[in-house]
Amino acid sequence: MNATADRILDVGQELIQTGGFSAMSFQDIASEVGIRKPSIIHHFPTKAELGVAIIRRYRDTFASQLQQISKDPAKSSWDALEFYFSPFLFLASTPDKVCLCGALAGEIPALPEVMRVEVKQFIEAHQRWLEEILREGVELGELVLIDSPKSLSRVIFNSLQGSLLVRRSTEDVSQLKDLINAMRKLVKSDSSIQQIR
Amino acid sequence: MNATADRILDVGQELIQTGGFSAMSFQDIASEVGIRKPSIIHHFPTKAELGVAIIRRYRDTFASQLQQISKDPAKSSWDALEFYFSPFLFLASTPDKVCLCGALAGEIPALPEVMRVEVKQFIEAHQRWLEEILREGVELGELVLIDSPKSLSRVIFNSLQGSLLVRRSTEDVSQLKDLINAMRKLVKSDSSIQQIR
DNA sequence: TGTAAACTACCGAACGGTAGGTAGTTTGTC
DNA sequence: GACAAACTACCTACCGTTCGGTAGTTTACA
Repeated sequence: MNATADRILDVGQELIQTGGFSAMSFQDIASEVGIRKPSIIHHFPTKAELGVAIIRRYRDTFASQLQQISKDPAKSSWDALEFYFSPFLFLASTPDKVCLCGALAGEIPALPEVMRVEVKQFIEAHQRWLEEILREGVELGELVLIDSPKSLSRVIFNSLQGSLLVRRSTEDVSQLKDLINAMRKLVKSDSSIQQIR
Repeated sequence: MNATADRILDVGQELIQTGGFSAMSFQDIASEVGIRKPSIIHHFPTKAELGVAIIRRYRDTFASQLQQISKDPAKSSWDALEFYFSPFLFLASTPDKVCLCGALAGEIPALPEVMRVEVKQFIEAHQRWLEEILREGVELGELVLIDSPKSLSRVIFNSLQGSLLVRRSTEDVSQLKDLINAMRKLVKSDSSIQQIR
């Protein structure tokens, strides 16, 4: 139904992930979608509202996928963690793209206030979820951590974000995959490994 | 001597670290320094050249501090690592500022080509140096690592960069200090700690 | 069922503002 | 007098946004 609005969101998100929100212009989106600039404003009255719509759609999609896997009794904490890594592993094959929240976090000062609020909530949700996976894994005896769930969830989240950003300038494509492997070492499912206090 | 040029570089760097290169304008710098816009262009003909000058000055300063500490026989690898963390600990008390290379890495696609080259070299130098501290620490028996020097240096560098970026939106000021503590746990100077293979 | 009102999707043209950058001129100091 | 440093004035390009208007579809009601 809202085919045009969806395409605008698709193209907009792609442009944010490759070039950032500030660099994304209505003109760029219009050219890609095949309509004129004011037609975008018909669907999304301001650039800020378009930005908010893109974030909300992404977050909602992610949240529902999240729900699905955490409610599945056949999935372990390790599976959940691997699921958390999967979008980043996918990004590892698209050298010039970063994840949406990382791209937006990188230009927080230049963002309209409404978007800053949205980005903050988005990042906090990500961190909470990862922390919960780790905490539950420890409680169930499925995971052995090198550090506290809270501290380790920050390390993993921050290094994933940092890696995506840094990778774009170093053009070292293997770095992201290496990093995820390193993260797996910090979270052991093999309980024979000695835990560091 | 070049008092004005230096002030332009100072203000420019400050603006990049707080708002990014794209958001920084000649007008902003001029207002802060107390001169007119074309006077900046007199010292730095293009915005790209100003950007390159800022990066080069930062890198050269950092490199010489780096030389000093690594040549001092009284300093251990652990001291060198703490020195590496020190600028980040300083940034921990300035909530809206990120480090220069992180700010620039975040907007690589929007940067002029000459600056992209400079940023790439800057980041690679940082990573190489950190890796060298760790490698030397292991060889001297001063450090016990949770992972290989190369892999761990990436984890530390990426998570520091990511943390600065993320922190600006979450406004969680303690997160950076927590992270550095977590990093210290991944690199142990206490050899009684069991090393994970 | 006919028809007028309302709505949706889109368009061309233009506005106010800001960006980086240029040309030419004045000022201050060896 | 030479020259660097600073100035005023101006340019082009592009940004998000607004305006006025055009089709085509849907809705409301006599």
